[in-house]
Amino acid sequence: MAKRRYWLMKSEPDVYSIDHLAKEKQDHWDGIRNYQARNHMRDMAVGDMVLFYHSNADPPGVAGVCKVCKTAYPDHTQFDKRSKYFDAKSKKDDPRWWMVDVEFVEKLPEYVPLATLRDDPALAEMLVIRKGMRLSVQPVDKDHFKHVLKLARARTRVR
DNA sequence: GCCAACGTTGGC
DNA sequence: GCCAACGTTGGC
Repeated sequence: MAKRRYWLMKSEPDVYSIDHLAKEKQDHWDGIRNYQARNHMRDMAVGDMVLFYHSNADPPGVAGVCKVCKTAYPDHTQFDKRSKYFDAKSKKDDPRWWMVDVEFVEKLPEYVPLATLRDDPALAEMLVIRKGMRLSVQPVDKDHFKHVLKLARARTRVR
């Protein structure tokens, strides 16, 4: 059994937020149209943990946690002409774009803004805080993952 | 294989 | 709304 891995996935809350996922309990993560991001999704295993990041938000930041519950399979929106994610060059017998299913784990007790991540020396190497890092699906070190959760519980911790 | 033009992401 | 940082496309 492979070791559990950790990831961060970005979503615009206006389109799909942690609250949407909380309501749906489980959903597919469609619309990834970047090869590196796709490759990361294909590397995911059931049980891998994912930081749910709100991009293009005010402020942007980590809003929750979800868990991979189905490994990569073809993203159906690439074959749907009416979808904004339609890709005429993708073939049914050789799909270009893939997606995973995730299940809701929690909405963080406290939202962790990007600026907070940036200010934390423990997260200096974390990919998401790098300037110009547009990658929408990215790996996260276990230590970084745990640290973000710690930040999210900082003020609710019993002292 | 290079690289200019163009499109997109996403913070600010 | 601006624009920097990337990724992709396509001519050569």
